[in-house]
Amino acid sequence: MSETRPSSIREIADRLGVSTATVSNALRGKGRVSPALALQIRAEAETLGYVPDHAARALRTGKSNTIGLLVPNIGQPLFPAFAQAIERAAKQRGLAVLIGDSEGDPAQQDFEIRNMIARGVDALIIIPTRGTTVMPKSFSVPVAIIDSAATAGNIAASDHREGGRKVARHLIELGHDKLLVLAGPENSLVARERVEGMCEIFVSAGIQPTLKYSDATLEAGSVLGRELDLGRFTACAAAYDALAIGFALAVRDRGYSIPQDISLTGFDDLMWAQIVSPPLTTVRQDLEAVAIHALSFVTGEADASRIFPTDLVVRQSTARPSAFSQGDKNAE
Amino acid sequence: MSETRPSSIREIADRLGVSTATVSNALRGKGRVSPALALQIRAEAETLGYVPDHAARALRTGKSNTIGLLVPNIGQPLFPAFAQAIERAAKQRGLAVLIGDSEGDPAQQDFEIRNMIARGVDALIIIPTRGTTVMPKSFSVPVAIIDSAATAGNIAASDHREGGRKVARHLIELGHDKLLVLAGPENSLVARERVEGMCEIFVSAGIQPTLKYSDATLEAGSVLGRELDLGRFTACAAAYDALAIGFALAVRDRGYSIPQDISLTGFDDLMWAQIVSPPLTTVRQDLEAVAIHALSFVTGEADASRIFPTDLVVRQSTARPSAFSQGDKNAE
DNA sequence: CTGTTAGCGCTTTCAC
DNA sequence: GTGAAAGCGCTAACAG
Repeated sequence: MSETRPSSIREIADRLGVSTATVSNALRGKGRVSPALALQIRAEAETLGYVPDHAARALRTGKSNTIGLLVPNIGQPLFPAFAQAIERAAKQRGLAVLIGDSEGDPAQQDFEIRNMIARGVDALIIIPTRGTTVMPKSFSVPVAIIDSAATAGNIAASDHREGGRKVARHLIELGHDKLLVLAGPENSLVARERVEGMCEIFVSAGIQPTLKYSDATLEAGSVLGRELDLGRFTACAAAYDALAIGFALAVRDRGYSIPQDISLTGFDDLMWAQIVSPPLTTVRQDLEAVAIHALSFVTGEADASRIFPTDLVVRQSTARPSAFSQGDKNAE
Repeated sequence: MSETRPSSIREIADRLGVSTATVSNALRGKGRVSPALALQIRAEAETLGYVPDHAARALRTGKSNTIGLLVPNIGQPLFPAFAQAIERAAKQRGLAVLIGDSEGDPAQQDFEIRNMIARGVDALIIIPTRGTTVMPKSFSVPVAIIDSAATAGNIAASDHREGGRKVARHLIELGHDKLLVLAGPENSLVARERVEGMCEIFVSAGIQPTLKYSDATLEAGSVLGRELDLGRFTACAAAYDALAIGFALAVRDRGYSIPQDISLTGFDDLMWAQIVSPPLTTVRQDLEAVAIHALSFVTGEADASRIFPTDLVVRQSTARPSAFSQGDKNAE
């Protein structure tokens, strides 16, 4: 049932009366081996069910053909999509992926980085946990940071700022002028870029939005939706879908409706955005492109940092402000 | 900036004029080394920033301290939660996790299994992709299958059947008697167990539910919700949350309301279940427990297959059937 | 207690 | 074209 010891290159060599070097060459098509012999060797390898020993090869060559992927929290939406894209791209290049989860903890992130390097990964792709800075230069393997354009050493990211601008333009075109911005965590560079993009447009349209900082969670969104004076706003732009959805839930409980009483936008286009009611207007990132570029960078196929465009996805949570909805009615 | 060659056990040995064996012993606290020397060695290792070479150790000991985790589709909800639980448990044991995604494709699943074994994982945890059977005995490393109690070789699973029973009892207690069951894919053992559990209770209450098979997706649920003759049912029990939510969306578009016109239940307790309106009554699995048991099994800490209980989570999508809602009104 | 000696399975000069 | 030999860095026997 279970094999004894898996057969080695030596076994093949002995059975064919050749040297291990020749077998190695034949199997990898590297050094010069006569076609006839090579064929014979490959056949023998086949029948023996030979599988190269990964550890031995790694020890000898110094390459493990393994990359490390470090995410802040694989349980949170969005990160699995990244992981999948990276895994797929890695597999295609014959690389395996060692996964690490920082669980939002900078200390664990540190530990994981060290651990993965110690395990001999050839490269590291890191999505830094909020509020941390990773210096790629300080490691002995290539490291790609996926975060925001503003992050030091960032290699691949979506254009969060432009995404924010798109949201803001959309809202302004609809005629909104009393803006609430759910800005997310103050220490998140991604959130900051999104918010700055929004504010840039709002301000240049003569609007001074109200900013509220909080965690990027459903719960935080609910708290804000429950406590804020909604009459003061015609629209709310959130830096995260989760925040927007939490907000929507709370606001609905208070008897307000979206988008009639207040328009709402999110950011990320999670699966959730499509199933809440009303479906959420939000911004979609091209995670696949970001993932592939990060991987290409660490494998040396690409050599520059890149920022990828985002798309505004307009759904039913945004509409023109209704003239008679709230206290002030300067709209229209 | 970047290191030259990382320092080896030999370097420490030379600098201290001892043998590599002694250094190895001291560093791992294994063989007998005088406390004083051990201390000195550890200090030197520290200042040199010594990190053991993983490949060399793996080659020598035949253990990589790495396990492989193979999931059907990491992009789908639920699997990330598993992955996180397993990663956490693995880390705690000093194991790293190599992740593989079958992308729902049996051929890729096969490939991944082989690949991971070739890469020298010490064990494999596999959540089989729908419609496939994995024979743990046929591999050279310990393998834990996470699927359903009915799966050959299953090592850890939730009690899907009992979960199905809980849903059915809940619906019957509320007074429902015209049942629609969204049964999910016919070739899924998990779905089958859930549905069988439901039917068991329904039938013994004298009710013959209507079964509809489909993919386990939101879209499939929507299609069913759009096409079925809803007047014939007082309640709908879905084998997956995604199915239930898709169904809810379609049904709402047709002007029916949940739970007034029809009660609805899901299965899995995805994050979604809490944010749809109305929040979904569903069944929650203890993924953490399942994950830990699977890992314990492959590490030899546990030696038997185990099935874990599930919880019915009652929310607002289920209620007593209203007497005047549909065509027939035998309820109450 | 500590050192010597063998390799683990593979790749890589370097001879032949 | 092919083979011999030398390790990669580590650990496990076995001596001393």
